[in-house]
Amino acid sequence: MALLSRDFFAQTDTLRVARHLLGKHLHVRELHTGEVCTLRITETEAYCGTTDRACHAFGGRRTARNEVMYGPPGYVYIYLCYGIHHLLNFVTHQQGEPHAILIRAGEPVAGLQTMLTRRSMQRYEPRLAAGPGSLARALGLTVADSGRYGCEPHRIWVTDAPLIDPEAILEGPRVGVEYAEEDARLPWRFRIRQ
DNA sequence: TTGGCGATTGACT
DNA sequence: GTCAATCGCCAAG
Repeated sequence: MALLSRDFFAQTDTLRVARHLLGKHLHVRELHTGEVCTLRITETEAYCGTTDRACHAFGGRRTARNEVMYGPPGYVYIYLCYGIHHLLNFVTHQQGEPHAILIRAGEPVAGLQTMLTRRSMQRYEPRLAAGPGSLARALGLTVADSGRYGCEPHRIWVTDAPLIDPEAILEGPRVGVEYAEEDARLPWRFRIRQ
């Protein structure tokens, strides 16, 4: 299927992009070996710019860490959470509008053995890439990859797949953002119904 | 320069 | 169900 272009991520309705990313294939190449691991995206969350209290760019906050969110769409923003977990996001909307989509979960499509090794697992279990920290670990991604372009088949990219039927998409509040007050309740988390 | 804390996970009761 | 791990970030001093 076709590579998702910058135009896909440049759409200004980040909630729509977050829904449309469900079912797409996320690929990460190990640059030393050339091996590609692929996950089918099953869960996403939208973070919508300077007015979203749960977003790292709330209130226009702009630091070295989140600078990539202010850049053009289609780039990846990866940051370290709780000192342990690396979390993968794709930057959306236009340059200067710091929106992003957190990739929270996926199912293996290719490169299973390598992902199992990275997760210290003997055989496939759903927890392989369920949760954003686990997903990044399975794919071998760290903050060293933050700022990479995510629309060319080099290190990180996404390919198209048929749209998921809206009836099969569950919406709910975002996870772990209780501090965001009223914005914590916004149904900006999207999952494929099992 | 410092201290509180987080878009989480896994181990344990 | 509870809770510790673990460290870079960043607002405040």
